[in-house]
Amino acid sequence: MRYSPDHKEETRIKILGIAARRFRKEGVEAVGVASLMADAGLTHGGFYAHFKSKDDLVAAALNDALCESSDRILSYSEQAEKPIEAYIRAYLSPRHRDAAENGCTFAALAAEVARHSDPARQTLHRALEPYLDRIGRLLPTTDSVSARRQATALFSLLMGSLQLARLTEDRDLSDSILKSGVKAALDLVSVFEGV
Amino acid sequence: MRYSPDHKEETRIKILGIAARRFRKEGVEAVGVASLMADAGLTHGGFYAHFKSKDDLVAAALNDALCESSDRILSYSEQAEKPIEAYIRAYLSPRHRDAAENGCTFAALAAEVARHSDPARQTLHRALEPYLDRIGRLLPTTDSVSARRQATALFSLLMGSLQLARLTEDRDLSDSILKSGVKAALDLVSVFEGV
DNA sequence: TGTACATCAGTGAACGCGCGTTCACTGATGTAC
DNA sequence: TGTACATCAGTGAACGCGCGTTCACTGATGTAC
Repeated sequence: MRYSPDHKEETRIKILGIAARRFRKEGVEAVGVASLMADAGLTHGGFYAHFKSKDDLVAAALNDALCESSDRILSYSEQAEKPIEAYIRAYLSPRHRDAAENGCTFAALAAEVARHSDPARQTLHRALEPYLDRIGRLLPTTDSVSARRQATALFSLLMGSLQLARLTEDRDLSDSILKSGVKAALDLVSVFEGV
Repeated sequence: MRYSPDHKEETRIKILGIAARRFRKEGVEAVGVASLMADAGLTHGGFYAHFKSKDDLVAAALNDALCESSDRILSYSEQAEKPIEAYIRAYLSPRHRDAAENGCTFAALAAEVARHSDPARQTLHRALEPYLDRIGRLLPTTDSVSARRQATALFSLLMGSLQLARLTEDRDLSDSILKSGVKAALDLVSVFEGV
């Protein structure tokens, strides 16, 4: 079988995309190389033509997941009328709670990944500061040090709320956790605004 | 070898204690039955005299972990002059960040456990409401519905901050994440107080 | 134009390993006579 | 008091299984002559 010139690169991107989604949905440890390749319509042996090891894939896939999800949710919010409110409501929406595979990588994997000193952990923690700064720019605060501090706390609140909402099996209770999170997040932003 | 009448129960408690610590430190999936038994000075075969399965142990150990850690951190705070502030500062202390094995089970395992529909998930999510209510009672709020809502958001903020602090490899940055969390948590409590 | 060869993404059997689980066994002690 | 037997927490070999990883191979296509 001969393929188009960029066929191999396309396959790599396909594997990365599938991994980025499944790692967030099922956890990194729970997703095996063979099952990932089967999802891509391939056999497991070919994996090592694309990645040095599973660890290598994990780091690359998390990077993909981070870029894609933060870009989508943040660039959507940046165009809204009240950017920070739009971000808060999008982050703590039932939609985000129910679609971890496309959602925030920190909420899905921070705790698991923090336990290792992998390239994966490096990838995640290196992405954190730029992400927080981008949230900070949605805030009314002009001082960038304060903005960073506020963004950190705000994001912690959002991430924690999302995780608790995902833990709860009772749908109504889960929804109310999201609502509590939105309310408190907006309160927090008001405090930041000095209102 | 003949043992004292409650020897078996003591062994069970020993295994539970070790599991409760190691699951929080290393994650549930990462800790195997054989390694756990070795830690208890036993061989893996004896495990099934104490627990029906690993899942059975996980549920029991998480219950143990939840009771022990929430009791310790909350009852310490309840005796303090400003209970809610004491709780916030204890939760977001470098000590708590660095000792996940004795720390908050939700922060350590909520994301991993939420992915399964195990007894483990049941155990964790059933413990959530009583825990939040107990935090709520540290708040100045008298209305119990509001107290629950506020406690939920406050705890989300604390849990999220702790996880981000654990993710960060740079100690100074990690400390500053904890500080941002404390400040925002206290701000949030002020809002709750209507100050 | 026709044949021989090179390319190389993907295949699938095989590797050693650790997992959760089972089970026949051990051996120190208590009890029965 | 001495012997035979019951108890039962713990042992460790063995089970099937899936993991990450390796590697000789396939086979459709492009290139050289």
